[in-house]
Amino acid sequence: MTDRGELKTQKAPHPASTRRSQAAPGRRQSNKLDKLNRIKAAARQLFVSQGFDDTTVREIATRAGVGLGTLFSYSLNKRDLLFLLGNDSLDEVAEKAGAGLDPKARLADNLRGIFGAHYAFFASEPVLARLVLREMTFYDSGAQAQRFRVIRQRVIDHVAGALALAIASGEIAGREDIAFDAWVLFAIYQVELRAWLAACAPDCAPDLAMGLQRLERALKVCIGGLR
Amino acid sequence: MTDRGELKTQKAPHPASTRRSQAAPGRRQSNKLDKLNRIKAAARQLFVSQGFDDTTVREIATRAGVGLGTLFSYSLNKRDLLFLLGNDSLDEVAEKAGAGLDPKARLADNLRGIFGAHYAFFASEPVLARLVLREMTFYDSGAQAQRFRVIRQRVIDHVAGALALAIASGEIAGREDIAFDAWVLFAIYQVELRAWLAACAPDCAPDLAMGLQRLERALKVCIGGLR
DNA sequence: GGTTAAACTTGAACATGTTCAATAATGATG
DNA sequence: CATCATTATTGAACATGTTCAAGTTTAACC
Repeated sequence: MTDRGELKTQKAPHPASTRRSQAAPGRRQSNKLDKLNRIKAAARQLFVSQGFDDTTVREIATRAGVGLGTLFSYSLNKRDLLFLLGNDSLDEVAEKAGAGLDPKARLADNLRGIFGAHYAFFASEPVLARLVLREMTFYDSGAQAQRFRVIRQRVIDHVAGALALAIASGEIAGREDIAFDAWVLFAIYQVELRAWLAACAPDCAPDLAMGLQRLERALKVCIGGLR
Repeated sequence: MTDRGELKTQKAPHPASTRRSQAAPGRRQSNKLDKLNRIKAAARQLFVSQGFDDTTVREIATRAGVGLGTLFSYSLNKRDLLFLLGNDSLDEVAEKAGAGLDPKARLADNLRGIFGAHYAFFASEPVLARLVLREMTFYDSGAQAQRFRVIRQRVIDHVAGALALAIASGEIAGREDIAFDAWVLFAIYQVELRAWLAACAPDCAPDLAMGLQRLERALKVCIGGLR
């Protein structure tokens, strides 16, 4: 199992002889896109309805209408397939969360905006969310794991942005290392999020308001300090 | 795979007819203990030398000198076997960490004592530590997962103890909910620990001093507050 | 010792993620 | 269109975690 985290095929259309290689959709490309979408849809439905462990790759392949082996030329392995779904959603959420920063808002409200967007997503797709969070926290190989790290860093940058705004508005004092402070706040968010999702049974929807309230309280401990 | 998290056998010696059931070692019990120890030793050696994924349960069984099926009457599954090893160590470490609390020490030093003991353990067995941390953070079923949660709570209680001492000595102001503050500090520890262990290649020993320094800095952000 | 029931052990059988050699589809070139 | 090289698809074969019905060992009781 010397997994080097790469997909085998996936080459650029053609190295030499690029006569009309500009915008020809081509049967090949559109077929591939179609298959990828079918695979994603099938995986999503099955993961959500049966859970990650109880869904077999054979089921996914059948429902997507592709051969078993084909799955593994679209994703490195079963877990990476889950990441693919999760990243698509997280990407959107992170984008939205960052766009909502308001220079006139208070720090706590901007943080609530960033983390709240994520909480809302996790609440709206609790099953998938739990799966993604569980599987993603530790596995670092594969294209999707890499993509996940990039998205996460963007969220941390948004937190740093919120801190910068709070400093600019005079709400908090100038800090030595905003990026580090953002990292600490993000750490609290991560652990709170996990605890929130783990708090209720695997298939019940978590209580968004209650979760956010607890998170806010935890963040305030850090913002206010213990002294 | 309707895993209910229980071992099948494992009954009390004998419900009825307890004539001399007080202190007879009995072939049965000592055999079982012996086997458990052989299994633990085999698993530890193999996990450390080859990693978790690349060690097969068949290898473990062979090296322990038991049948394949026997493994699964000593631990629910492969992962639980890893937890068994990890918990044995973590239990000791948590005990030691809690005993080191010093009423006359400053908060930062008491926290360094608690978390430092853990960092030292993770540094001394980096391979096993990484595995345990990776696998344990999310899996909640099985006897060992339960035991892990108990140990973790004990560590959080120690942090709360350190906070109580700091309040008693006047270092920090009285707080509304010490247990919650402890939880926040522990959250920072958790994320820092993971980042520290992930920072270097899978088989290199992490730098203890550097990790602790970063953790201390993160904790200080929270203790001091951002204002 | 002999009998019996409970507890323990075992590996063949099973389920499922993953690989890979063979096959088919595609599209560039003549 | 015919040919050919490249790329995509496929499922049989493999590897390995887990189960379980059958066999073995233990020890309580006579």
